[in-house]
Amino acid sequence: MPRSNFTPPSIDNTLLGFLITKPMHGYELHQVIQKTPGLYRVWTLKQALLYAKLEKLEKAGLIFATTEPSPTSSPPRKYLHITEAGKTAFEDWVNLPVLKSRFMRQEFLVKLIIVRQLQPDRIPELLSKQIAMTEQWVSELEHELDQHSSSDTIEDRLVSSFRLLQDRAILDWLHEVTTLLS
Amino acid sequence: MPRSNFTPPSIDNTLLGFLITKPMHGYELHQVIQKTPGLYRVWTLKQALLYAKLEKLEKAGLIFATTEPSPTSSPPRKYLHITEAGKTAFEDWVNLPVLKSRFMRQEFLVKLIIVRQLQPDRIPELLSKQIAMTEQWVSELEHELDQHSSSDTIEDRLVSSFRLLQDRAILDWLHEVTTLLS
DNA sequence: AGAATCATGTAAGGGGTTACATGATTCG
DNA sequence: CGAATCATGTAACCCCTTACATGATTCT
Repeated sequence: MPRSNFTPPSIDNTLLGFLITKPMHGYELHQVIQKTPGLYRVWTLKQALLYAKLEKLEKAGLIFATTEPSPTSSPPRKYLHITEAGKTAFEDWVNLPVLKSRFMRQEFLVKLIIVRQLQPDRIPELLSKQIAMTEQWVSELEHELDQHSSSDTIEDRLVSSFRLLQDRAILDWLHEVTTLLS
Repeated sequence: MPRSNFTPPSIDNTLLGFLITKPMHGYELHQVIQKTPGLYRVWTLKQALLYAKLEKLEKAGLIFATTEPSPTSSPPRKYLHITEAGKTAFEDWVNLPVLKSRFMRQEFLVKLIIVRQLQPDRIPELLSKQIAMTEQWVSELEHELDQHSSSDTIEDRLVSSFRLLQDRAILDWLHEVTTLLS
């Protein structure tokens, strides 16, 4: 089956989020993102990737560009502006809890850092949604492990219990974050 | 800095591991891997990737191929044989504990499943090495969180505590596995 | 005078996926 | 007779990284 709905990775949404606050050119965006506290612990934005992403976001209609001569007469600056579609895409990203596979790739950390930087009042809702989602993962895995049928191999159970412990750790951490940030 | 030592991903080593037991052709290898209990929970091997990987392993001198006419007169079978270099590469993979970044991508689960299938007597050593490594991650993070300097942001601390809880969960799980498999 | 900063990118490659091609054989 | 299995791949794409190109300006 093909992926039904393409969900752009967190990096795209980070770019969109920053462009909501104001239009910027690529170099500026890069600097701003590099300076965002904590983000470098999760990933660093490579400039080659930045420019590639911006092209794709433009083709996708999520941003558009206006060119202005640079004051230092370096190559002219390309200012990137967000479109309505771009704003919607970012909204969707913030509103939907992070999927498990992406959580493991630390996408929630990125989201937390970006949203705290740009729209801190939305943090509580973000946390409560993610907690609800994680509680569901935990209960599904508990159920899976409870009724381990005799057809299950030991390997299957090891995989399940690995995931259960991981998810419980996530849940603990989410509660810790909720306390810390309120 | 370039990556000093290229470490092939777990999929390459899975292929090598199975070829140590006996030479096989691609299709056969694919079936055997698909049938390995528990592995499908972590990843499934796509045949397009399989053939691409085999070419690369051959170019790297880790395997070599001999062609034999197929009994059904489908395209002739390419039997893949492991070389000494290939055996060494697999050994190295088994002997070195999984790095943290790869652990999160579940590489240890793959390793555990493959080694248990192919060389089960090596499981205890594999576990104890990984436990030692994980204990080190945990103590480094504890140290980091203990002396959180005033220059640290809240985001930095959230990232650290996320990782600490994850690593502690891994450690618990490794102990659980040790009990279960002995 | 040489190095860093400003600002745009290109090229090549590593990791992977999805979808399709080919042509014989065996199963229902 | 048509579908699944056998057995090899190709082509196009996605996500991301490393390394390099260019040409002006400002810092040391």
